[in-house]
Amino acid sequence: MVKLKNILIVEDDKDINEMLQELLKQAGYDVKYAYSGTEALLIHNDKIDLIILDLMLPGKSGEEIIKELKDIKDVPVIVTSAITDMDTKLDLFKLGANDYVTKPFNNDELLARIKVHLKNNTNSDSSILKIKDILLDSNGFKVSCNGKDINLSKIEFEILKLLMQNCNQVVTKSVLFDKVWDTVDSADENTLNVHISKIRNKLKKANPSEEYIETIWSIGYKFKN
Amino acid sequence: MVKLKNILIVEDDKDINEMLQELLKQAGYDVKYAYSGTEALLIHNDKIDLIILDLMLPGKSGEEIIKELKDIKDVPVIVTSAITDMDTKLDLFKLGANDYVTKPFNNDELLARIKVHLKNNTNSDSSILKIKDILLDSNGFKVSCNGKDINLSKIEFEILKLLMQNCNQVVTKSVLFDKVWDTVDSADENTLNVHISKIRNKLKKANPSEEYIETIWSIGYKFKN
DNA sequence: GGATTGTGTTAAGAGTTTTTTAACACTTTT
DNA sequence: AAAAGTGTTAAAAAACTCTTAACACAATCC
Repeated sequence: MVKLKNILIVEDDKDINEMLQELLKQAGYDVKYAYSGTEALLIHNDKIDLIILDLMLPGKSGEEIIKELKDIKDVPVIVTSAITDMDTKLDLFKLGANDYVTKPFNNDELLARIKVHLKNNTNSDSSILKIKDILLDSNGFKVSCNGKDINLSKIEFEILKLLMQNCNQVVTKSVLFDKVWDTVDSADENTLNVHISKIRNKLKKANPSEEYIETIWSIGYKFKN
Repeated sequence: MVKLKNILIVEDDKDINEMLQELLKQAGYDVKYAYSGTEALLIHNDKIDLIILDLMLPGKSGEEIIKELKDIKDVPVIVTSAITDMDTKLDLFKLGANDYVTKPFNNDELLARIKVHLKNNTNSDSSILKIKDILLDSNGFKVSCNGKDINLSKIEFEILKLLMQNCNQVVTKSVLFDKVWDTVDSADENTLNVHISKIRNKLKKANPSEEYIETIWSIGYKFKN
């Protein structure tokens, strides 16, 4: 089975967004789409190989969005815009844009440019989870919160990963025991409490104003978003 | 010592060619130049990292030249041209052009685009890794730290290379065992510790004031930058 | 050939970090 | 208010790592 490349379209104009969806599907890509930058940031958790980003977005500016997108994961970004101003263009390149296509653009040229940037991107898709201000990199075993790196032990890391993977869902204690502890005789109930406590402490140290892990009485824990 | 990136300028207009030479030298690149496609084919060798190709060349057509250049070595090619015709543009992309900039172009935009395409290419070719004050030459099996040559055994070399290739990311012990030891029955856990210890010693001897390899408990090691 | 040098592995003890346990205070539910 | 569950802390226990030293083996050099 061939894995299709995933392209995320970020475009507020409904007609253009739908046109692009159609164009890229025809060209054999898996397409995701968003109508705003904030929406895009949510979707970007998934496996995205390239982003087509329109500049004229309601809410956040294109500059902010490209910065945050690149922070999460370094995927190629092709900016499309009606703005021909050179300073804008150069700013975006500086922030990490990989290409800049002026609207109205030729569809085939866009496809050609997409191809170029997909080809160059050899990045093995590192599975990075991002919820709130927490970044968890499963491959690199790295966690940061509020921009600060935090050090988690292996068990703490596994617990947080599980909770984040099931964000907004309750992860039962038995699931946690099963997946975190390999041994048959699972650990004491209290052991889990201690680990949760330590994780909360470390997160609180990085960002005191936010609560991440919610206790679901007698059932388990939930990562709040 | 930092190795400069080599850019080959192919442009028949003397003024533009010289202007580009100056621009790119200023930007910190090593510059080679040709006034025709055939001349470019002679110059093009292993050391060229990117080509700026003008379309309006005497003799061979741009299409032919890009094909032959890419045959020699697949380096990124940025086409510059006064031609705005879309079919020409698409043809060139099809033949392997990585970007197409219409003349007259903005110098800073060209530099930005050069940066994009050089960045994408870094993974594959360069056999020399440089992080902090360590230079590791995969071809020559040579390592220097703080200006001093240091002698690593083959296994030590492979370990350090892996860590440097995945700089700032944790390299798990299982990855190390897989990639450093070919045999099915991988070495003892402790064997790895001993090798790491020896590498750390040799690096410390060359530069006592720096820490390079970080231990990630129960997971693996990480080269810190 | 025999000595020398260098490499790779194993073993052992010291050292470090993580995990668990236990105790007690606290919170929620009934 | 009692019962059940949770949070936090400190200390013991377990797991893991680091270093040193010893040994086997291979390559190199008189």
